[in-house]
Amino acid sequence: MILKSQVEWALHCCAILAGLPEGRYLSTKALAELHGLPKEYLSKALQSLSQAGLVHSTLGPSGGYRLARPPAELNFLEIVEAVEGKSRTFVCDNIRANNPCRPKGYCDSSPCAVARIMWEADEAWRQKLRSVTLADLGEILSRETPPAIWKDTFDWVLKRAG
Amino acid sequence: MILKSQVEWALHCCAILAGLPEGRYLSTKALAELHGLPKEYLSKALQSLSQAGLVHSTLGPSGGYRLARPPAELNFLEIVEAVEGKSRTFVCDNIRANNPCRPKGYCDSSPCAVARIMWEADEAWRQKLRSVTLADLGEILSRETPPAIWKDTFDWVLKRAG
DNA sequence: ATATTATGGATATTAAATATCCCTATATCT
DNA sequence: AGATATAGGGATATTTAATATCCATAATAT
Ligand code: SF4
Ligand code: SF4
Repeated sequence: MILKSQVEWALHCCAILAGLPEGRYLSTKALAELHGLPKEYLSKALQSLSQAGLVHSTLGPSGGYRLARPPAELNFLEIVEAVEGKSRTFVCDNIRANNPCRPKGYCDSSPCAVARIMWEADEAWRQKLRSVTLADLGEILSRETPPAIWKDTFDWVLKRAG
Repeated sequence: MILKSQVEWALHCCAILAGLPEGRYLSTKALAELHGLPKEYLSKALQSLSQAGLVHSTLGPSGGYRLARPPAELNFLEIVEAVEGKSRTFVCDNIRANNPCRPKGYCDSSPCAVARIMWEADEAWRQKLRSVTLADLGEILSRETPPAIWKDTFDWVLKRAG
């Protein structure tokens, strides 16, 4: 059970977009080049973000993406779910229904304990992701990234931002 | 990102084994029949449990599996990891290393913030699963399952236990 | 007008999950 | 001793999901 690589891509792209000045856009091409990713495929991830309403897009030359909201109001869970989907990691195939000791047509009113416990674990995972915003990430990154690289990257991005 | 169906199978099988009297064994055949599962494939899941040391097996007629430890000392995480593996759900492909603004040969000393945050969420998931034992599950199931079904299933299992 | 971009559909490629089959060693029963 | 039932493990097929590319279209800036 491994998350799609698009999750990592989306998170990094959002981290970059979070540093973009108000009103500027950054294209798929620039984001793909910056991260060394296949442009066409990365495009699908960005489209997922767009469909989820997390980023805003614009067409034409100097077009691209920007965040739809301030970084402090965009959390990890939203980004992860946008590309990975909202479905739970544990799917219940209801195998207990096959138990030959159960009367025919017997219908369990509620999901069984196994499923509920697994879903609670899922929820703990979600809760952690919900608690971290892009603003939090930006604060950590700016603290940990060597200033020279940080500045070079910022300049590189600005030069290509529409 | 969805867990293997073998996870559900393993959890249910362990729940049944937890109700088995001391020293008795239950075969793959019986467990497959009880849950309506493909015997050969379920066998792989049970072998994973065996390799992880969670269950003990014995050969020959009247052979099968029993828990290697008391239900109170066997938690969900151990069972899930036995069949699903211990690897984290977020794999870091280190795409930031492709950043053209980074000096050639520059090596990040530690995993970046994105990966660390995702791994913390994984750990929250694990911690929840670690906190629930088979004894906890048995207590819930015995409370929620209609007594008639509970007893029929117990009898059905005992009749087939070696 | 021309160039550049996001979007979405179609399709190919690769990897993983699911499932079955068969052989071997071991234990139980008669 | 011999027949039978079992776990274990290797090989392999089948199905599904992830990864990746390609192309046509509409919108936008210069
Ligand atoms: S007991 Fe729970 S987890 Fe198991 S099959 Fe039924 S609903 Fe699914
Ligand atoms: S920044 Fe973190 S998550 Fe992103 S590529 Fe680097 S290590 Fe992986």
